[in-house]
Amino acid sequence: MSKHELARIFHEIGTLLEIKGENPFKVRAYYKAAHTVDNLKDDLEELIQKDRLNEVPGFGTALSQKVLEWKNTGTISFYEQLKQTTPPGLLDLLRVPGLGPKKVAVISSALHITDLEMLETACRENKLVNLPGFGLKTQEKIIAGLQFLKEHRSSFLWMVGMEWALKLQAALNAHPAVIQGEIAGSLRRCLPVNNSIDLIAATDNPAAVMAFFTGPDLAKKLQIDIKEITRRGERESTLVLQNDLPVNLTVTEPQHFPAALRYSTGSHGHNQALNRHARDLGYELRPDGLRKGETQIDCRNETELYQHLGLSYIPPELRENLGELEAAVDNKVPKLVQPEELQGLFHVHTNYSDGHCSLREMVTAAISRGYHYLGIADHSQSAFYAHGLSKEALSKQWAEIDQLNQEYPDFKIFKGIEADILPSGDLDYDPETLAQFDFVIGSIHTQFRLGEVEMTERILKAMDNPYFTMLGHPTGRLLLSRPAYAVNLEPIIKKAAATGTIIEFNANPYRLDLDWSWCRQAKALGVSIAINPDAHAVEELDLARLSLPMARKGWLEKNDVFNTKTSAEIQKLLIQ
DNA sequence: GCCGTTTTCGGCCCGACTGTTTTCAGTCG
Repeated sequence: MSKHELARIFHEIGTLLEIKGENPFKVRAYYKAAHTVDNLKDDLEELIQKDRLNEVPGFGTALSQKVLEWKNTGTISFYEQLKQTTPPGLLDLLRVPGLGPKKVAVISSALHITDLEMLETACRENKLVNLPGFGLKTQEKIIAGLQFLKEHRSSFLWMVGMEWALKLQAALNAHPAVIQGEIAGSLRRCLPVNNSIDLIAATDNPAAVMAFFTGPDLAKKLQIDIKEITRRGERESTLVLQNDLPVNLTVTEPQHFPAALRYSTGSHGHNQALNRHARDLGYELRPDGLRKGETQIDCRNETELYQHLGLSYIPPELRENLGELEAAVDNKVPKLVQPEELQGLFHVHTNYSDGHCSLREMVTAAISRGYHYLGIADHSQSAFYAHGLSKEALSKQWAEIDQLNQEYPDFKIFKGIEADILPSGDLDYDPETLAQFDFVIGSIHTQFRLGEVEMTERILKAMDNPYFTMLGHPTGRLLLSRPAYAVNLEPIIKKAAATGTIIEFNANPYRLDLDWSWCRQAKALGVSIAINPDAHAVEELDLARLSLPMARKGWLEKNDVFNTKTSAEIQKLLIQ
């Protein structure tokens, strides 16, 4: 069992206690413990063995005891008790925007509501308006929140889907009857949000592969239960994993594999356009192969398939019927940016603000990952919740950066800040302070509910600030949990092009903001995009490379990406 | 829950906003 599992349990204990109205400081102690465990640098096993749990900040007798119990029995009785006395659906209610533990407690005790469906019914029957502390607006907000959740109920993030898709693919490829197994569908096309995991396998023995997929061995291998099998066919089956991820498997003969892979990768629009293109050339392109008249045309892989149709290879990311076919005809498919082309990273937090790791740790981690520079950007002074940096704290951080720059002469640390764009459109420091940074990322963290015109004006005004280098997470969206704030990106991208402002592609899997579709528009206008990890811990530095496929989807090439530049080039641009 | 002490109990981070109130509680970042 991993420390992440323990962290999850502590977090859930915190939530359950909160709903029960427990002492908020006790609640916070559990949240803090979850956070600590998740980011523990020491080996948890070792701490337990050497009886050193008490040395971990925030761990006293009660929490240490629970860690030991978890280690010895695999669970915590206090946690199990809490779960038994709380309807499981109550935790779902907390996912509704605008509903916190206090309101959930009121709803459940006054109306005996224990899950989302009951909440929706109660809203429809207008039952919430008269509860203490509630009113019409609250009810309307809850209805809107429920609608948002409903729309995303069966959706999952690319990174979550890929984690399981890769495990499933490995399990399939390990089966003796599978010649080749691949991930297809929207995951292969690198869409940020997906609805199913699609796999395809080439085999001479479809029955054996299907039996493996729908039988008990696969679940055992993956160490996850299968919730249900929703479709059981000779060529296609669908199952739902215990974590609610639906998985489709298509099996095909080896000679049909390239065409079938292309077909199940999609998109629907791309496939249709490709079929039309094939027909115009006198071919017939079907899920099971390419034909000319009665003759089946052999293709060993997708590249050959596209070649037969007079097209250069189209990477799956681009298959959205947005001009990729035309580009492939003219041999103008972009040479998409590669993970190893990223030379350094911007938008990195440290424990000066709300990061979990020290400046030195982030720097050495970046060096060990082969990067040549790092742009430190902690939160600015008005971000109290994130321990934003006062001018004094800035001086201290700059001194440490100077020291580290001397210590690592082949590596460059840039002094930056993630400055709040205040509702007025001003940045969060005076010009004298701003002038001392190597770069300034401007981001919105407050007042999300301005109207579109005001919000757009707010950002445009901030971009007028001569020290504004880079726009952070331009729409503020949190995929599957919070919609973007109202903003018109078009004038913002145009302004970025005119002023030479860089726009961030925030690589946090929940953000992926600027969205790929807008990345392409930004590229078209010549705006430089920075692939930023927004890292709050060492391992989050990896997000830049891991999420890069979703930026590639915006047709980005090496030259479109700011942080593919060398350290010397960046220094010239930022410091001069 | 933890922690530190003026050491066994009292404090523990906060500011803005919203919707509900009619002075404040709940939520969020």
